[in-house]
Amino acid sequence: MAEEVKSLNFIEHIIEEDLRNGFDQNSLRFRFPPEPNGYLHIGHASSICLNFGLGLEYNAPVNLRFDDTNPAKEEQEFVDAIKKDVSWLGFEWDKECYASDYFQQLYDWAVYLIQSGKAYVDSQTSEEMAAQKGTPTRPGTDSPYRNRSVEENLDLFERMKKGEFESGSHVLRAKIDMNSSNMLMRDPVMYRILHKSHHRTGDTWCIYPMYDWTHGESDYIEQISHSLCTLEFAMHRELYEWFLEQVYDTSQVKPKQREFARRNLSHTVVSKRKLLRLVQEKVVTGWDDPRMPTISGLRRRGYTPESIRKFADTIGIAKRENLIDVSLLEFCAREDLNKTAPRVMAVLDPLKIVITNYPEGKTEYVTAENNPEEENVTYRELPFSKELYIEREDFKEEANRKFFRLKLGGEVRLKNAYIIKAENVIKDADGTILEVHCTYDELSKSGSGTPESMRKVKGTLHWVSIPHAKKAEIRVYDRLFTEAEPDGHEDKDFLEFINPDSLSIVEGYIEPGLVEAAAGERFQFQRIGYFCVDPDSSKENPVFNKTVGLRDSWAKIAEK
RNA sequence: UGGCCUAUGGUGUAAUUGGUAACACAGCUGAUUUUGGUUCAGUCGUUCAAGGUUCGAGUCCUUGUAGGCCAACCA
Repeated sequence: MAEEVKSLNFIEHIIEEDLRNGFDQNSLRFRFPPEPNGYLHIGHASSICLNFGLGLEYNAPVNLRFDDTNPAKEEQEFVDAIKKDVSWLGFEWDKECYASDYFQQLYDWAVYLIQSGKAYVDSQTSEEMAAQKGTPTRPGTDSPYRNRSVEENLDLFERMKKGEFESGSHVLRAKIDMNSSNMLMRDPVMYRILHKSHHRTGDTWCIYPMYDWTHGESDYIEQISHSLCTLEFAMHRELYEWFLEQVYDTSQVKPKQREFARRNLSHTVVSKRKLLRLVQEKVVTGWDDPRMPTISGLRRRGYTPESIRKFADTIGIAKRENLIDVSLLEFCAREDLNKTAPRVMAVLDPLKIVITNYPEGKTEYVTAENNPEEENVTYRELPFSKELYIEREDFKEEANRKFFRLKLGGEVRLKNAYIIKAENVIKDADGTILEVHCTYDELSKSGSGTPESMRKVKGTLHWVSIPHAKKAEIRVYDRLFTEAEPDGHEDKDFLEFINPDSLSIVEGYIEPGLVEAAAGERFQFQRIGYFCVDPDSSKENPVFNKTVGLRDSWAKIAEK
């Protein structure tokens, strides 16, 4: 077999070039740096797969680092959820790190910067500083405090740390260049006073370092070789490097920041802020609502880690804007589930069938394949009887030749059982069909080997036996938004495009063995789609979530 | 009156670094099928524009055009 030439993404090209230029492969090290202020979503999954994938590819360690520099927003709850999600995706981190572990080192370095005349305490309001900042096309002006003496700065900064000042009264700023074309270089804030206790450091600190000051130095402390982030940080790179330059020791690895485009998924939103709104405004039931593009939502929906990793791998990584069609994600789910999900029968919209020539009160068992994709196919027994449910849409009194299902006078195979023929219908006063009376061919039983059992009939239907079937709550999910890019309208709020039919709850009937299934177990309801047992489920009240429907070429024909 | 980034089929991503533009999804045909599933075969369709360098340009140069990002004591 010819070895497939693996194409590299632009990050891998950069790493390969570094290696060619003499960078030691053993010094390669990556990190995934979430802020614990929300739940991880499919966009993060892409970043996780990138960083941990690189670790696997180059046999390099990958740290999980919580960027926890803002106690106003961050909580332990999110730390726990993030760890769970990363593990569930199937990745192992080398070290579990926290930016807050570096607060002392960061403080010491800040003191060093003050001593070197590279940082100063500013005592203006944020409004005053904003006014001096200028605009992208107009340079800024110096703060009146810019030239405080080193001694005064040191004294003030220490007193900031000791808690002598109110929140917001002073900040520590890097002294760089108020005329820079890069706004971030116009004396960025390094520390702010925040009298707020931190989920890990408690009340030890009341000054907290800003992202730019923290991130690069944390990468340096951990000796991260390649620090990958999203495109909006591209302008931060110059500052990242400036900060690094102040403390860098040439015997150490100097981390390199590179930026990639965040992945956007159609028919949803991928932004923590917007997802938070969906939760707060109760559009969904929580962060793990199966309609959410969060990792926890996808998990509850029935997506497998494999399918998400495959998806991330397939969409790749680049620098241009993108909107990935959700149908690709759905394809990845089906591809994986097709191989692994046991086939079962469930009827979501029941229509009663009575087999008039079948003995009253008789129960017999038919044999069903668990999964035709299995290497060694296994089987189970299913009860069959005179009265059955089939799917309402599988019967029509009259239909054309393209309708391969049951119609009056027509024959159809009941999956794993007999061939039946529809003889007449019973309707109520409104004309709604209550029952379809059929006859069956006793010799046509599946697997019996008779010539009758080998007969080809055009359609095969799934069914359940009414006396044996169990009721189940089936939560049928659809796309959360009707628009491909709900947040792509400048004049309209994304919530205007919520799909009113994103969830419909139906009472269906499942084959009896299914009540034993445990939360998280995934199945294919034959001819319908993939479903998974919800955590709300119990043996008495089974609950299934629809992950994704089967490909439905009939729906396309029916449309025409 | 700025700076940075990006432009390849409908979508996403590649192209051995200047040498036949390909892979996946989506779409469309057909075959197989006791799931209108799966599988298999086939098919449609691509380098933002204009110049330039070169035997040869998606790739290099110039000039445009379009889109994104940058003025939080957020990350």
